[in-house]
Amino acid sequence: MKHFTMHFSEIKGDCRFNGTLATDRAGRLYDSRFRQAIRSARRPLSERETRAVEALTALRITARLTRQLMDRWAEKHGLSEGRLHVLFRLASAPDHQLPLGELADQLEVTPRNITGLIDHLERDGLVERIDDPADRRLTYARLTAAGGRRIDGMRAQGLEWQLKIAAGLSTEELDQLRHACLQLIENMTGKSVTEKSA
Amino acid sequence: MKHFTMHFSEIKGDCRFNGTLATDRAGRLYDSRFRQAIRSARRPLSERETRAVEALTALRITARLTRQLMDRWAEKHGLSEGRLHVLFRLASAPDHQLPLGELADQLEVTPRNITGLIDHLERDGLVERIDDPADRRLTYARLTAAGGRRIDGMRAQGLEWQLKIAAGLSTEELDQLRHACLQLIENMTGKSVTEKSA
DNA sequence: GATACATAGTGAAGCACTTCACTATGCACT
DNA sequence: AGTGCATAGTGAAGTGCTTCACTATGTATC
Repeated sequence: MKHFTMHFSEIKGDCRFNGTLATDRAGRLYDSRFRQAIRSARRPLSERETRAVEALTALRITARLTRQLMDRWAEKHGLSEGRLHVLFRLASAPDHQLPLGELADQLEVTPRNITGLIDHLERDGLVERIDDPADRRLTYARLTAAGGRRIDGMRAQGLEWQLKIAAGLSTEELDQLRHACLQLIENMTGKSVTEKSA
Repeated sequence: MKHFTMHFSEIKGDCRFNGTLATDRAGRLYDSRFRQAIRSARRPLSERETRAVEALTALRITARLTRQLMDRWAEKHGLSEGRLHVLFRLASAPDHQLPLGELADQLEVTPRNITGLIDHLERDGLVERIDDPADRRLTYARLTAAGGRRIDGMRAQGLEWQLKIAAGLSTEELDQLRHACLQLIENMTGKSVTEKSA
């Protein structure tokens, strides 16, 4: 059993943040060092610009940290980020399997690359290739029992950690965060709302 | 002049998002496909868990997209992510220079690595090495005029893009986003507030 | 059956970064 | 002067990923 207990504190160890946290009058956190730097810049920013830059900078730092965290986490479980994504994708696919091409497409990875990822995962016994008898051009990648166990353990642990990371935020604040992120995604991708009021 | 105008739409081109955006009763965006997947999972999540996971998943996707964006952006300007960070760091340092060791420390990069980054930047004429006559063990990396110009152009463009990406969010929402991100950072790093009410 | 297309796999090269083990120089302290 | 520490640089290997150009197999179309 490879899933020895791993504690969050263990992995957050070398997550560093260079700014200086402070609380503003509204009770919200801000980075006082960064705000100072913005204020003393040659070209001072407008109010709107300041808000946007502060928010997006905080977001970028958060992004970097979560990425580091996930990277180390995957590594501790013998996975790279790409292989982890493959596993997660397969875990949420019907029958835990997908044709390689479709997998590549969903993961936004070149076909050349998916071969290598699956090769590696197959070597590790987490995934197996299955031929499609109906269309013999197709090869499915399917989670093995071991792969399923691995991903289940990681999901449980991931859930636990996410709760710890989200500590201190009300459910209201979490909803706001979700909304803001999705709005940013909408702006970045050009994709827009297709459904309403569910 | 290398800074030919580059449009946001040009680079956001291949930013994809696999989910399905929808608006909930509170007027907030959510990913209906993802919510569906959570609901039909074998082990259903509690309300709190659902909120946390939805928010952090949206955050991760945002993180991935911004990263892609920055990567491509840096590349278009002939930089890697690491070299871009070096340049930004130097730009905000006094006299646009820093000892290599300190630079490595602030960027959380090994000393071995900083050598290569500076080598490359020096080859490109964006940074130069300066010996410290006072302590001849020290070498400073200093932004050249060309480097300064490059980074100034990128800053202007970065500001412009950030405003576009933040479109549709009120300043209130941006402040909430900043707060939430910093709270997450606090939880991930263990660093806590040192100043108050500024 | 010939042709065109789709799917998967291969080999080789390159990039950015990491780690490890090592050298060379210079400061500082005794 | 000698010892120890700090700073920077080097070489070599490895990882994860990307791209390009190519082969092999199988399906579909005419």
